Amino acid sequence: MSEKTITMPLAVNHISVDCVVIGFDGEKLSVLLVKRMGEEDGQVFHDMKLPGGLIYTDENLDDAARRVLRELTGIKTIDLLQFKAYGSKDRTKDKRDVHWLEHAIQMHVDRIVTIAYIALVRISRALLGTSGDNEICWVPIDEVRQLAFDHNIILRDAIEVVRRQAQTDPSYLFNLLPPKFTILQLRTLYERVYGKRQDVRNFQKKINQLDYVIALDEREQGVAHRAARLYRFDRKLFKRARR
Amino acid sequence: MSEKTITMPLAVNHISVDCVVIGFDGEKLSVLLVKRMGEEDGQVFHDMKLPGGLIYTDENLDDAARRVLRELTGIKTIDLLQFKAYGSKDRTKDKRDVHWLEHAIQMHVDRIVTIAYIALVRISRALLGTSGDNEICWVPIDEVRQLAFDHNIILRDAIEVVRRQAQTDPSYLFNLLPPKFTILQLRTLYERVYGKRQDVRNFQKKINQLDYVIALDEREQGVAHRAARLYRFDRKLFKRARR
DNA sequence: TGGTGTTGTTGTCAAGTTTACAATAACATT
DNA sequence: AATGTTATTGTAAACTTGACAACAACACCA
Repeated sequence: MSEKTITMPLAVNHISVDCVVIGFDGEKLSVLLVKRMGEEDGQVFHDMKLPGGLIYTDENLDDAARRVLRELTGIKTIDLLQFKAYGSKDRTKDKRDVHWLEHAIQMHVDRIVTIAYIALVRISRALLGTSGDNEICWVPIDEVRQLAFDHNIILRDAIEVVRRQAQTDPSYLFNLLPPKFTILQLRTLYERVYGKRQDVRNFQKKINQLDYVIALDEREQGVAHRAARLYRFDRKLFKRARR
Repeated sequence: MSEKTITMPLAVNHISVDCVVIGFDGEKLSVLLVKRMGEEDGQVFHDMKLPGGLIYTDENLDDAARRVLRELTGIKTIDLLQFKAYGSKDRTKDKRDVHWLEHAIQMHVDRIVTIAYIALVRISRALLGTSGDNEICWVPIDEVRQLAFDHNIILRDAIEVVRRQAQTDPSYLFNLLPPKFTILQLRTLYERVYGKRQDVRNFQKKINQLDYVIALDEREQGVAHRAARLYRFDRKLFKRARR
């Protein structure tokens, strides 16, 4: 019942998911990209794309995004935020994209509608390496060049959504930090996301009055100056405080 | 090139758009629904669904949503907000929905992924009547009963998105009001959207200091008490003030 | 060991924003 | 002219935001 043989004229639309995986190294925001190699007019070309893939027959959208990420990075439990569907005909106006895709999935493609997801991850968790034929790597978001399909647009939209989401959900950005972090790391993260300087004293004050950001009795190790105190984010306290 | 004859085992996924059209009558928020009539096990049944339809082969998602609305209501220029894609397998767990759909589109259906849109309209603009076989009508949002597919979930999510959108874009809710409106109408709208009382004096003060909400030299007509002043929303001034 | 360099940590005040609260004005109806 | 109903307006306290600079800690080096 879930498969059927059909014979009819039909636009060949496909449904895929693409994941904008954002990481933070204490200094810059980066995005996880897949290196793509293709051939067009006898020329080999290399470029990059967002990790993504077609959904399976029996798979929910969210599950497909989760699977794509797991296959690429090994990351299992992750907060995925579905933020937009892209279905413009223009998506496949670059022949290289269409040919690459048809080669990859062995089917004719007229259009592909993709559902885009955001995942914020601790940068250490994303296990790099090759997945199938494709190498993946972190690229600082302001060093991203031309991507396949409309992935530059998707990335731009995603960053805007992260900004908005961080405003309505103060816990969101903690997904980018390690379990123990300094106020400087947190402050730098805010500055990168909002694109403007945060006053040192006011920022510290603001964090100190959040009871779900807990000061630890530990300090940074191995720095050539006064070591900063470490903090942790307590998700249970956060959820309780939301009520 | 945009059509091709294929013969292969294939899950029959379709892509549709559904529109959550919200209106406000000065008192309550309502949503535009389509009456659906179907037959199952020899029994005729009536229920309601969100307006929606399959996308055409050469049609962008946004254009499809716009077309569906125009066909149903006659509304042409409208701000459509795409807010979520729904693709769970559970969407088609009710056999009545599947059979109704297969009868409507004359194709087998395994799953249907739908892209959901929100439109806020002035309630007077939505031209009611029948569209094809289907009658459409406004239903107050807290009187909505069981809808087809997962449309109750889509509606719930949409209202949440309207709330969030109104917070980040102060011009958003003016789409629901007539060109001339009273402060009471505006205040009632805020109370319905946010679900809590707004203080009369503070609300008036807040509105008075928005230079894009302009007091007119006109008053309400035909009320059996002191007539309230009319205001209008100036979109150009709003856009200028945003900078 | 004392000095230097680098980053961490902390408080106060002014300005602006939000909240709470009630008396009077306008006007149609009787 | 009295009544009923809704419209309109101000002030003070609480709270939040933003600007601003001195001292503390500690590794490193001379």
